[in-house]
Amino acid sequence: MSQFWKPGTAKPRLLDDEEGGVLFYSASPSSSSTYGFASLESQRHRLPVFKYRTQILYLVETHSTTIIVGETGSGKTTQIPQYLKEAGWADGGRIIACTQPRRLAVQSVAARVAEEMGVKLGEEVGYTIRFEDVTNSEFTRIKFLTDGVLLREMMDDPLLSKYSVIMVDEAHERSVSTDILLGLLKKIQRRRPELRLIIASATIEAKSMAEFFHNRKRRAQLEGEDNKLQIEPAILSVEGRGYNVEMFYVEEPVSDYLQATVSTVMSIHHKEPMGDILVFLTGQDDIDTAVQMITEEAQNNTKSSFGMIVLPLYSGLTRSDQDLIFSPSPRGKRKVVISTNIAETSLTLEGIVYVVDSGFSKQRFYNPITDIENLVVAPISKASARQRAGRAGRIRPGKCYRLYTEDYFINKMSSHGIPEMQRSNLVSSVIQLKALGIDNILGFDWPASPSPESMVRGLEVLYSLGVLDDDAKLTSPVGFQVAELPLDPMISKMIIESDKLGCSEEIITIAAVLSVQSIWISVKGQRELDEAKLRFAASEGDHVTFLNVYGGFLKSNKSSKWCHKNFINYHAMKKVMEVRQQLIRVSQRLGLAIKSCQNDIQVLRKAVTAGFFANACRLEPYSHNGTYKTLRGSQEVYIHPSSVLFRVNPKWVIYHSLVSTDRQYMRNVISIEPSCLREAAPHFYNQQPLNPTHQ
DNA sequence: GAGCACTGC
Repeated sequence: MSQFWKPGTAKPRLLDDEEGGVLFYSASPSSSSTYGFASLESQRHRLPVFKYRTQILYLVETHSTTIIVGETGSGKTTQIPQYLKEAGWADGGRIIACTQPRRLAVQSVAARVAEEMGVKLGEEVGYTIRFEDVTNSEFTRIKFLTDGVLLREMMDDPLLSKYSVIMVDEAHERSVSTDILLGLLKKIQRRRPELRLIIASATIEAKSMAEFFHNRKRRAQLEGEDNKLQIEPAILSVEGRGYNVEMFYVEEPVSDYLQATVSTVMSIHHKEPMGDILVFLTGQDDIDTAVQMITEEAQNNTKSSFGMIVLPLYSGLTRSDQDLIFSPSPRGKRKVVISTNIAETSLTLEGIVYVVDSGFSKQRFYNPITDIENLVVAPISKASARQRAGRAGRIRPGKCYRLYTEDYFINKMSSHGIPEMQRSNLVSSVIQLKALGIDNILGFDWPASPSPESMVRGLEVLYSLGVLDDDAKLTSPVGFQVAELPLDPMISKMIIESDKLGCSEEIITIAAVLSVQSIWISVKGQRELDEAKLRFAASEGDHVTFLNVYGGFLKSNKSSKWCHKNFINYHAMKKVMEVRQQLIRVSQRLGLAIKSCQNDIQVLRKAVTAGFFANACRLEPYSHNGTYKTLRGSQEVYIHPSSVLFRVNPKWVIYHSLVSTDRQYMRNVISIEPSCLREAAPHFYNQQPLNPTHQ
């Protein structure tokens, strides 16, 4: 126990003290520009909520960009759009747009605003997310949408001309869509000086956001024309209604964070008053282990007068398991939720008073040289740590126990994480920008520029798919069609090719299944799942197996019982149906015919190959353990044991994606004929020997 | 015979 924090000896800290170089803004209609940055020592200027309305309206009136830093519970998300509408920004048919990075947030914020305004959702106030458009083109004045949907809208209306104000919420999360959107909005401002931007961000990112939108060249030019509009972004901070969270740190670094988690939870349980505990760990494995360890400890140890309910939380859980998390704790019981990052932003739990933060999460990293994405356990950022701690202060003052030292937090932890843009494969982003007429991808003004290698790799992949031509322009019609389909470009290419081969009906089903996480239910006893899979298994591989599952699902009349019996995730299948319908709609709009090949496997293989030829692999000659080599990079890879082709090991395969652990595993695999490769991508494979006995 | 942080169009 001694290596961990000791309540009572470790120093408590208030949540507010964490930020260095906090900013303030103090403006009034009479004083024109009196804002700047304050150091930690100087007095903080925060606006109480009641003064908020006039200030925000003043700033939006006088500045082309306003950065707003609102604490949790400040009401910025729901209030600002209403203020803007009252002030006339939605007059004359103009619309106020507000983006969120998540669908659920869009829905709930829109519903709250409609309620506060006393109007029916879908009329004056509406929202748009994928598969769901609850707006009225004539009457909607305030529109909530995901940032991805706004990006899609730009393909038809690049200047977003119907919007007078665009508010980008949760900008500090720096999702790929948010970053692309911010870059494009900065460009739009140049063409539309009257457009107002409001960027809502966490304190820690506000300064860099302001710097990004501060465009000196443009300032000189515009201030000459109209000296009323300030180009330098204003920053406004507003108080929230969250409760203080007291911080505790370990005195010595922790060597085993699972063990530390268990003793911390037990110690809170014995010494602290009632209130639920939320623990942040990295993944399913750690979480299941921790749940087991704590449950065992709790059984051996009855010191406390009340009991504990220990629950895991990660996205792979079924709906009914997740429901347990949200039901209130029974009287006299303390709930302990052991969670992945899902509880950091995506889900909000009520009743949490104590947070235990391991300081780690799983993060995606992309290597443009090998073109492989890896999932790695890595230290979190201060911004994340602060978000995690904030989860303890929602209902009353809370406590946060950090399983790292205070010195580590202050001096070693990075202030914000690496933006997703710099950790991902860029194929989808590059084609999106190309479709919006951004020709110079390498010169694009990104909020955080990805590495040139990643951008070049993205361009290469698109070129090899025939989506970009020699001048790196979108080809017609294939390039434009691929850009229109809301999918990974390799899947889109497969669909477009399927039209020519007359198998689009089947390929669109496969595309829909590939774009949901997994259609199988993950269960502990794997044998039953394997047996269930055998009922659908096709000797050609997983893609054809998906067709069999989908066919069975339709035959059962889309029955949830049938899914349950066959270890198939009913909610995933419902999503497959939705995606499928959308893909059919878009395909028809693009002039593709929806035709069935009556399960002619040979043409299905050709279509898959047309999109995924770059993922072709050959079984090593004389291999006894199923070693494959990728044709492109001679990477050593193996068929994942979850594939129906596991241990079948056909000579030639194409995979959909790679999972990297100690080995590289191919997930979702189909067997092919090598002649298909040269046929599908002569430019790609002409120079390479396809015969294993050659060389 | 092994493993899937989390979003989104």
